Amino acid sequence: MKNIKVSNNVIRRLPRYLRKLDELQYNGVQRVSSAELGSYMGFTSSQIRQDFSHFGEFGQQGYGYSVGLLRNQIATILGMDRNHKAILVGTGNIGRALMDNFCFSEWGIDLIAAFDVDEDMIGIKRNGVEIYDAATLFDFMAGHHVDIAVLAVPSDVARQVADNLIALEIRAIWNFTNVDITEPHSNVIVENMHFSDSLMALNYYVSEKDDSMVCAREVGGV
Amino acid sequence: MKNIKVSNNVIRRLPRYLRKLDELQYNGVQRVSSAELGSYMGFTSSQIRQDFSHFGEFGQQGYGYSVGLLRNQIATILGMDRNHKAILVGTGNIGRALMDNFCFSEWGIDLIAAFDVDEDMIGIKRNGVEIYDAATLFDFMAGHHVDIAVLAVPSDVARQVADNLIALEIRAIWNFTNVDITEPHSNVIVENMHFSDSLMALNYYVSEKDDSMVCAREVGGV
DNA sequence: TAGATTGTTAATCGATTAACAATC
DNA sequence: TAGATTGTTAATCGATTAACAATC
Repeated sequence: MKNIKVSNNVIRRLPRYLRKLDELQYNGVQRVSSAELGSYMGFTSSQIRQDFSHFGEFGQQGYGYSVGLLRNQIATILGMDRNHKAILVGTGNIGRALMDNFCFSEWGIDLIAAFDVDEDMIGIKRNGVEIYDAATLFDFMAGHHVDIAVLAVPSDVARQVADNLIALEIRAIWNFTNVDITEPHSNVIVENMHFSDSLMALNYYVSEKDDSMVCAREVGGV
Repeated sequence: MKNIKVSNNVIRRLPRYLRKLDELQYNGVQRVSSAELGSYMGFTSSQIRQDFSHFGEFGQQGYGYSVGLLRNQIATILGMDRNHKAILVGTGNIGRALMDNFCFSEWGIDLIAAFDVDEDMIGIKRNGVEIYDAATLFDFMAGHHVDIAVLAVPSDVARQVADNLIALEIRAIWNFTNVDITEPHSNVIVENMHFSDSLMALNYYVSEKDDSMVCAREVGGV
């Protein structure tokens, strides 16, 4: 495996390749060429070969790629077989939605505990994961190896909870709050799920289309 | 406002500018230079000036940008004052989390209705939004102008529900399912909230750090 | 006015695409 | 073998950064 710092763009495409390859495998497809995969996904075949070549040689000249093999290679690159340990911090609506519906194990992640300050939640087990008192977070992290904290607390306490997690040397934060928790002085990995950013980008494109439709009308179009 | 097709990268930065400017305004900051804003956000001042210049001239030489004015300009660019109408399709955990906790109106979006097939949900009003029988979706869309569908149904029906929405000429889909619903033959705008893609990207970076730590140990580091 | 900072043009950097020898 | 398709190098394209005249 080469290692000359793979660009973020490439990394973001890997889960999409994985999803498409899973689908192909599910449909019984055995082999795929970069040209075929590209046409399915809207990429050029060049880009696909370039992307994969960052990590090794997974194909075979004249044949293409074995769907199953390639799928597994990408899963490995994404660390799905490493069983990183995650905890959920905050069991409000979004936290519960994740506990109940998001299959962490399907993605090779162990959700080993959840934490909340709400007395009514503490002690409950949801989907096999126990909810502990947030006050015991310090002890828990001292006694367990935790890689990832899923941050799903209310916005007003998000920064403080994030600071605590960073102080406890969490390795990564999957941030579901709409607060920016970038910490320049720590080397924690932060991955944001900013719902509002996504909605606003969508809204921009809808607005753009509003305008182009007005234009079309103005010049006598549909 | 210039209009030579602004790149997606620029559009994705706009909500982040908005968030930072809101924060500055909240803290009573009146003016900001591109250099200051850049240092806050980890961008170069050049990039910030380039980004804004796609949409107009919002600054003043020798002074910088008025925080409030710039914030409002960006909000306008993002279409926050257009009150686009949205409906929620699927009121499972994630749908309910959105209804209860995500303030659509704060982002200039009107959530006007929700739909589900579950008899137990139909007729209930959550946070001021009524849940209707999914069977009435066709009639509803005929009688109301709807811009955006928030898709939060189970994965196994996602594609079919998406197809129905597209057939009903929905303009945009905010997709919370982990299914790809890209429709090459329609010009619906699709914005994906693929939780698993985000988690896998995070997991890649955590895995990368695993390896660099092993390396460090191997060469006698920490 | 002098200093500061914009908006924009030019230079650089990086990512995508094209081309092709290697080879299955 | 001949045809197909990879992995990689070179060419192109686009995005970021630097530089600077314009001007508040």
